[in-house]
Amino acid sequence: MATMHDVANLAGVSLSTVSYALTGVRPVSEKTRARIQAAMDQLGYQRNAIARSLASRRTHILAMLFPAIERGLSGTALEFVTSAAETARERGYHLVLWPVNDQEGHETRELLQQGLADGALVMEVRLDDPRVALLHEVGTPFTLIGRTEDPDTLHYADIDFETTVRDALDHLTALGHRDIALLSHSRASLDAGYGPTVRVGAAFERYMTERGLSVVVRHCDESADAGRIATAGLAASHPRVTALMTMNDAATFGAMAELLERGKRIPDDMSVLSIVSSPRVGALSHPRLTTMSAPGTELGRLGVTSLIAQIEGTGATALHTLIPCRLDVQSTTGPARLPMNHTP
Amino acid sequence: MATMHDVANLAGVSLSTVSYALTGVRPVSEKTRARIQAAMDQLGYQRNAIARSLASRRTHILAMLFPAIERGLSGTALEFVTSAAETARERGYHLVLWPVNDQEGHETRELLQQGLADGALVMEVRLDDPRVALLHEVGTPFTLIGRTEDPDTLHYADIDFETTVRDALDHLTALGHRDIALLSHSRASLDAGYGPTVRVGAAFERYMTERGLSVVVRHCDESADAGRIATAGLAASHPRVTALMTMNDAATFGAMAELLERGKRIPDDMSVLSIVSSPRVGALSHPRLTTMSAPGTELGRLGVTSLIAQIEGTGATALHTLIPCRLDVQSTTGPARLPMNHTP
DNA sequence: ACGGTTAGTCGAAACGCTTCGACACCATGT
DNA sequence: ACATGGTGTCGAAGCGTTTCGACTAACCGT
Repeated sequence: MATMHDVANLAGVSLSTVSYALTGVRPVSEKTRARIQAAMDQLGYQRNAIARSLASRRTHILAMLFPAIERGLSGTALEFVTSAAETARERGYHLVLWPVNDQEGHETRELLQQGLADGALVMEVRLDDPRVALLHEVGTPFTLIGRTEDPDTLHYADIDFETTVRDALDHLTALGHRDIALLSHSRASLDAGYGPTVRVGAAFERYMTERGLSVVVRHCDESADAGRIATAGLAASHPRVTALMTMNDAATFGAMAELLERGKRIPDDMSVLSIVSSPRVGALSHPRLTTMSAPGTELGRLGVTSLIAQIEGTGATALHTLIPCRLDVQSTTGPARLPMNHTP
Repeated sequence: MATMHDVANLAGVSLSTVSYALTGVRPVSEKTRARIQAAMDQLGYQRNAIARSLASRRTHILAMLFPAIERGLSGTALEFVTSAAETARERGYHLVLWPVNDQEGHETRELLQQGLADGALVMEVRLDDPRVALLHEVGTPFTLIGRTEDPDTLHYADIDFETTVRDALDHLTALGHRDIALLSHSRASLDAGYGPTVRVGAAFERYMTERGLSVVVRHCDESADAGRIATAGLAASHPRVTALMTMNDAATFGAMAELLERGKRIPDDMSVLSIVSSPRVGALSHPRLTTMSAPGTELGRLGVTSLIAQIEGTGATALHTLIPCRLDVQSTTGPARLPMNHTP
């Protein structure tokens, strides 16, 4: 591999001039610039990324922190990851995956202190996420994909769960539904303070109450079986429910299977609206699921962009962006079945 | 951040001794090793990864090459990616994502020649994949996840499609099925020489012919709708078919929906076996899909392990591993409906 | 008592770049 | 004619490691 030294020699200029020609930090005359370019072409020169990093104290590497164990990443996460990696590359950065699950943060700290990454993208954020303190302490710029409880001083991009839930309920109530149940993530995720579970639960409660409707929530694990069981329980305890709002892909499929098996027609007897999902997942079911699709691609792009802005010290304004899911109406939501007597 | 220099001063030894204590390349007495350790603890010292890379000409970074555009990564791919990233970390390596889609390979070459990565993991391999030549030329060690047409001289881990198809057919024929159709990936992927499509097609043809059965293959895009259309066509042209072997998750769901809509019972009237899939995906349907699940985790682990072995020059034997998918019998495969007259 | 190892340590030279200070040069405006 | 200021270039000092050659002291067999 040719080095900058070789290029300088061949072009008959000093090493630093080549560097300036490349970085543009200081002006270089058109003439010498051309000679340098010719030399680089001839040698097939590429700047050594590592040496560059060492000298400039910028690695152009972004780390993506995700707790790997917790049920692996979902389908949305994949979209997010590829979008983040792509955006990074477009901007001349690299995205490295750090699937770390140490509660104490020892491993994460070591990784950060090795100085490999210029910044971090934090996934699967909890309301009281300990990684925030860690990152502050180490001094690594970071952007959350998600939010802590009080994220005003932080940079984050997250799903606007409040709006998503409201839009979802608008859709359902416009169809005449009044008895709506929420099928959410596991209770464990709620207890752990996992953002989506907590926020959707709160928003659901709030908007249902505002509309004078009663709040029915079921938590269940990420499996079709758990979804079936939860749905069966719901049918027994709340037979009046005409619409299911779900945030749990696997459970949603289980729920639909259970409903069909019980002879319920979808959407005639029961509407199903899956939020924080994606049309791609929705297309897998029959009838095709009405979904509110998560903005994974946008979040990936935004997160990386904001992180780079922090690192480079440009774009002084902090990222505080919430993006709601988009409603994609398909075949599992329809008018509520004729109203029965509404006395309790 | 403390440097090795600081540690050396505090411990009262030379810089190189600290380095030797850390790398173990040369012996260091127990006494000074202890002093160095104490100094490091006191300073909270962490070796700078970049300086290390520059001096040792080893970045401990592995690049994962995947063509981003092509329908994004599938669910199996996610498993693979996280497994690869985890394995890398366990071994002290980092996995960086390079979603590159340039046919000419200019971008890939530039990336490689920057010297950031010690090696590459190549995904979505085609039978005549041009990246192989590129990697050879650049001199970067690499391992394929997949195989080219003639991969004997290369390192690879791939799904054993031949065995997978054979096992799948064993399962189906044991249930009495003789009229079996294959619903595969898109024709475009076949034309592009995408490994799975080509190999599964060939194996299907071979094993069906061996058993004296007629070969029916349908290619369709990665969508439920395409799956429905293909299934409708199949019903018209080959009404005798009693079993569908599919390799296309989205299309499989579409196919099942279409079958149900036509009043077919699954598996009574039609068995469905989804290969190169996963139980997690299978659990989404009702009835629950019988699948042959792809060994994503194993492939990730193997690929990274082999790549590291190449880089470090250990483990002289090349990786030539094929892993078949595992059969997970659920509810969409069952005995063939009573045999009709088998004359053509 | 003597060359030959070996364990343990040091200083200095890379690794391939960025960046700083200095300097020469030429065009200004006065 | 002269300071002023921008352009364009150079040499050298880092960046924080690894690694090489060299040296010392202790230990071995004879």
